[in-house]
Order: sequence, then structure tokens, then C-alpha cells
Amino acid sequence: MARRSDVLDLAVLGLLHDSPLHGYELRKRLATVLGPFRALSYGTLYPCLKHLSDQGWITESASEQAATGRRARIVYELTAAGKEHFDDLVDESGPASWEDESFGVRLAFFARTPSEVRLRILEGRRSRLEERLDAVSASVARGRERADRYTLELQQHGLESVQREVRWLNELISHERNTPPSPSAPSPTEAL
Amino acid sequence: MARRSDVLDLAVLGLLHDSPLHGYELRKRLATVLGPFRALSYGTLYPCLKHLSDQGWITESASEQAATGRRARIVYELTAAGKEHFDDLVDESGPASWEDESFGVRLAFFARTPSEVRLRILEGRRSRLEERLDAVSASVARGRERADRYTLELQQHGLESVQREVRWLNELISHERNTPPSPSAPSPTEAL
DNA sequence: GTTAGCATGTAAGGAGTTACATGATTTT
DNA sequence: AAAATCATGTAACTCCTTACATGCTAAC
Repeated sequence: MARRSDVLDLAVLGLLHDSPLHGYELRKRLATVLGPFRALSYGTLYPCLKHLSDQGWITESASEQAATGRRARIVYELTAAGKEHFDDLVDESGPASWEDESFGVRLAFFARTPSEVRLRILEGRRSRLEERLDAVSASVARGRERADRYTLELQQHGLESVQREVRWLNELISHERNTPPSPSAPSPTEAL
Repeated sequence: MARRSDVLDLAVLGLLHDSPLHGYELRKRLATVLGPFRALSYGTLYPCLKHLSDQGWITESASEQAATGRRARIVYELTAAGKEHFDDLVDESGPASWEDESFGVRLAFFARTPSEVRLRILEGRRSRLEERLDAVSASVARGRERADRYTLELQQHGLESVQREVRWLNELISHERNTPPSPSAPSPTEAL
């Protein structure tokens, strides 16, 4: 029954939350959410949309394009059940949510994520990165004999990248702590 | 016949270039080369070793462990044909060599890579990253209306990470240009 | 004595890409 | 008139992970 990645489901549902879209446009917007790198292929996107439709989370419908004589596009729209499922996904804050593959997507929908969940994800991410720092240090210590200039450069650059992300997370976390949680749901138009 | 990833072949051959190793130890060292993140599973490593052995690039042999009463380990060793194949792989400088998946591995073996190839890979990598910067700028420009605080933070952090890598590459490139190519092969113990 | 680390493998499956197939519309 | 971009999909394949299967040795 093809259990597919929750991350992609979340990304698609989250984008359709704002407005109905057709596949082609969805793919472009996914690039923003998934990171401008790693563009998703149609071979992944369309089967995913089919799946979401089968689950009753989105509906497919052919658009009539008023003025323009464009090809009829298939427009996907979030259902009520889809909104509920999105909320369920967004409420999760387990280890999977702070790994590389999902952390970016989770952050992209933070405006619709409860404040406590946001904090747990940010802190989980930070301790994940700190584990990596330890692993790199250990690795550097072990292989310091056979490392040449280039290997050292690579390790050094990797280390600094992780340290930068930790500092960034620290800022996000302290901002999260200093902003008292809004009584009910956080406003989607929360100011910078 | 299971065409497998050149990147992994390169990484394994490169590590065995230094000294014969058994699978378990190889896997740990691969972590250094492939990035301390993304550790490789045995389900990938052992079939890969089998493949390299079938191609005649490495040999498998049971080690007798002198003193210790350890379990007999299978030690893999590079053959002459394997060294040739490694050199062929290392001479490549096509677009594949500067993508995310392979760039780190290529850099890890720069000490055994000809100087012109090193330069082509570094410059290829840099222009790849500059394409990304353009893509991000375009994406930011397109979506600046619907972006909330978190999406902006994410894009900003991503942008700065790429810019940092470009600056790092600039340093590596200028160092590469200012260091006259050694007459023959570069010394493997090249000083920092 | 039991947990952690050492050590080698296989089978099944997941998540995705590439290549293919098709055709309309817009820009150069 | 050609090339780029819009638009939707499928089939085959790739690379890798997870879970399983097995057993030894070192440390707590």
C-alpha cells in the first residue's frame, strides 16, 4: 500500500492550505519549502497527489480557465479532512521532525505550528547538531595522523557550518522563549 | 548488472589505497570521507565490496590474526587494476564531480588528484553554487508576499550558508593557483 | 551476566530519479 | 520556424535503508 514519506505529504498539504494549485505550480513552490536545491520530479509529485486524493485529503478538479485558452489544468484543493491531517502532522515533535530531511519543511510551516511544538523541534534539532559536533571531534581526533590538507579543510568547513547552525538555532530559540505564547492559535501574519 | 554509484566505488578504492582494511573498519572510515553524517549501512557496503571484487579491483582474503583470538576478518586489498580504475575515476572532472553527493568525496582525495582536475572541480562547484544563489534570489523575489518570519529565516540562513561555501572555495582556488603544479604527481604528504 | 562493540552478511522494501510519452502555448 | 516553458502522467530502475540472521569478545 505504498507507505509514503510524511515530509512530502506535509509539504503539499501545507502549500495547498494557502490556496488551491495545480501540479506544475505546486512543484515550483515546493522548491521554496524543500530548499531550492533538490527539486522534486513529477515522477514523485503526481503519485503523491494521487495518494493524497485517495486518502480524501485533497480533491482533484479540472479548472475552466475563463479568459485564456490554456490547457485544462487539474487543480488540487485541500478538504476538511486534509486540514485535520495537516494539523496532526504539524503537532508531531518526535526525533524525525528535526532530522535533515524534515527540519526545513517543519520550519517552513512554523507559523501554523503550536508554540510548544516549535520549541521542542528547535531544541531537538540543536541537540542533534551537538551530537554531530561530538562525532566530528572524535573523528578528527582519530584520524589526525593520516589527514592531508584537503581532508582537514573539509572537516573544518563542515564543523564551522554546523556551529553556525547551532548559533542560528540559539537565536530562534531565545526569540521563541521571549515571545509569550499567544493565548490561542498563533497569528498566521505574525510580524517579524 | 547492478550499475552502482561511482561515488561509493571511489570512496572505497581511495581508502583501500592507503592500506588493506576489513569491512567494519572501512565503514567507520567512510564516515570521515562521506561526511560524519550519513553513515553507510552494511546493506550497501558489503554488496559494494562484492561488486568491486567481481570487477577485479580488490581482493578478499581471510586474515590470520597473529596474537589476538579475534574472529577471522575478511581483509580487502586494492589490486593493480583497482589502482588504475581509481586513477581513472580521479581524473574525471565532469558536472557530476561537483554536485553535493560527490564533491566531498572528490575533495577528500584531492591529494591524489592532478592539479588541473582539482581546479576544474573547485571552479565547477563554485559556479554551481552561484546558480543556486540566483535561484534563491529569484525564489525570494517571487514569494516575498506570502513569506512569514520563519520562511524568511530559513531562506536567509540557506543563502548565507551558500555564500560561506563560495568564500571558502575562493580561498581554495586562489591557493590552488598560487601553488605551482608540482612537476609530476603531487606529493601525498603535501604540507598545510 | 549482560550490555556494548566487533564482525559479516541477506531479503525486502522505501523513496526517489530518469527516461519516456504526449501535446499545447509563448517567446525569440 | 524553433526553442522554451507550460502541463500531465507512467514504467523501469537505482540507490539505499531496515530488519533480520548469526555469533564472538570486551568491559562494566
